[in-house]
Amino acid sequence: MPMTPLEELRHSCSHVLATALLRIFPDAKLDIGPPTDTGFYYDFDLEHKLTTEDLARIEVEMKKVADENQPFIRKEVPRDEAVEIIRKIGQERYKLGRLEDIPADEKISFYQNGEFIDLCAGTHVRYSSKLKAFKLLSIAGAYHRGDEKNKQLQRIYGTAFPSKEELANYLTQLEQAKLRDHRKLGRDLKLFHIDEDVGQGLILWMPNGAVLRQELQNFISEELRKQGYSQVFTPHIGKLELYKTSGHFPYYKESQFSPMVETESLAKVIAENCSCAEVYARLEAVSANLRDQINARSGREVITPDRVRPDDQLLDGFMLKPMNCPHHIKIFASQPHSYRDLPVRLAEFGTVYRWEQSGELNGMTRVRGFTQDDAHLFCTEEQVAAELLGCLSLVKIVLTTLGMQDYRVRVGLRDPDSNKYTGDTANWDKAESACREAAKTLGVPFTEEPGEAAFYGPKIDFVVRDVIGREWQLGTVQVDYNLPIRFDLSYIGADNQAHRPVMIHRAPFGSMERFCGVLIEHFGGDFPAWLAPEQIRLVPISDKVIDYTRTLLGRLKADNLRATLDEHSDKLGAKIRRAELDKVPYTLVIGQKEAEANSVSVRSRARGDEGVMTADTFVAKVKAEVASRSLPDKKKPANA
RNA sequence: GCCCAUAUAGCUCAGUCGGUAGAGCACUUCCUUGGUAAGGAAGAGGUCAUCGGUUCGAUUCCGAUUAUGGGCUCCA
Repeated sequence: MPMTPLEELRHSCSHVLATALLRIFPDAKLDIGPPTDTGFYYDFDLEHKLTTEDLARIEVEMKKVADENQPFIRKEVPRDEAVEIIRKIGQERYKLGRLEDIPADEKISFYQNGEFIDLCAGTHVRYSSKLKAFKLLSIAGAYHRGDEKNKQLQRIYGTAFPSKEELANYLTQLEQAKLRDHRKLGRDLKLFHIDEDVGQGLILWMPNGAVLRQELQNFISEELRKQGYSQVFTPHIGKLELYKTSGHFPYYKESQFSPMVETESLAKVIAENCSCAEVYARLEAVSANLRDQINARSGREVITPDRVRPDDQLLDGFMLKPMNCPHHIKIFASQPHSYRDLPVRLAEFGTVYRWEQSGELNGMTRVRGFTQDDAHLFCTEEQVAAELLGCLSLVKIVLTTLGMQDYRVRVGLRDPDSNKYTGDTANWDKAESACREAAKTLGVPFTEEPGEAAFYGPKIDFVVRDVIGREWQLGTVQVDYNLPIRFDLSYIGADNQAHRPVMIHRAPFGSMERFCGVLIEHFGGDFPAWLAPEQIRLVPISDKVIDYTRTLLGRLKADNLRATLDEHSDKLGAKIRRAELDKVPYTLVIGQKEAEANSVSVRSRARGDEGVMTADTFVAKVKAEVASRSLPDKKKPANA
């Protein structure tokens, strides 16, 4: 498979990196060095812990290698000779394993540049002097073969471009991206805070952030009403047995907060001198009754006998909910349903808690407690296709309204070779084709990915690409045949028989936290007026007009607009600057002229000075803009 | 969880070769009353992340912990 010219360039850079590295650290044992979407890396095993100073040294050496204008020479060899070469250069540790990966019918090739030779399928640039614009960026740890059971190697990341200008542009772009990082903007704009004493991965929404979130919730809620959803509220915890029934406990226990054990039960196991292992075994155990029920409903042995304990040895407790489905299911199951009632669509901004590994937490985008804009639809099999369309249109409305047009759609299907999936084949075929057909209606490219389905059904994910090219899974729609069985859900059909409903799980935002994090970066903090925590900043030119300004402030608030008054005794320029830095969409400059004419001088953050208009005109304009949820115009380049 | 790095005022960062710290912005007060991105002055603000060790003495050196950042692994 030939590489693109850019990949070739970057791949050659990894070889030059390895060349330079071996000159400085001859002991390094090389693994692999492929190109990536944004650059290249090389993994290697080395006693010495690399520092940023080493990085600079290696980069200087790389420049030398480039200047030496070494040709990249391809050499195809038989397998036994390949082993010999690898032995000769002392790179047996990882390269022999990599050699074994090459299928017997494939050619084995090495590439040599100068004194460096590497097992490599290619391809490469002709001469190292082609590498004119590269930069080493960072040192990282990476497991050999991406498996955390293997040794962790050192990885050097770098990037390369055909020209110095393109490299400089890319580096500038990285700098720009840092400026819109939601963690920085979240602090600057007072949107959210994470406090060590509260706990990592737990978001404290500050007043400004709360406005953003509330507006998004209002927006979704409006759409949900239009689509016939019912709003529900459920608690943040549920009994362990609920999650044993759903199958989430203990199956996903490593990503859940520990259960809360009832005081009395705890006292009992303490009195019995139970070991920790025994306590946990009792938590995970189920009663014979529950086991029989679940196995009978599932039609196979999903809970094995070793998990069963006598009732008096079961340890009861509660769990912070890791998902909302069981609660919604219990609402559905609390009443008998006729086919005439379906679909039942239960929606909740439901907060869930998941024990994410500490190293993977990140600002708002990866957290331990988050609120899903969740809903569960209970419908007949015939209704699945239509309901899927409704869910997808909702996601599409969300993305369109917010101007997030750069996304792809992933249809997750079952892996035909695997038997981990529940439900019968006919249902799966129906659901998968419904997902596929639904995805087609979106009018955007989508990929079908076998093996990406959840074990309970196929799904459609929306993966949004952000300003610096990172991808985020936000909206998701999933079909579920599993939970209705495990909870023995039913409705009465036209034939007066009980039938099993199908569930659809869907969340157009995914989670409020992640979505807001991505949204902050998407807008760079420059929110459209309907989302801006502060929509209007009143800037009096002098104290003489303070009364008029205060009256105006009251009027704006009465009109349900979010406005504040800058009463600092700074000069106008300073106040304008402050409003700009606070990213307020509209700044109203008020002097004598305006006070006398009951008017305002409008400065739009997006469009600059818009001149004087009556207060009435301005209010009507902004209210219309907010009501229509318009996107802001492209901001003119900042001069600050 | 793993590898590496980092932690000094609300923010961005200096600094102390070991003798308890400084700037700019922000904040408070005063002067200034102005026309579209920084007017001036004064003041206040820090157990130098936490705990322990070495030392006459630790913010500085060492260790552990916690948190953060960049990766890896993971994400029902």
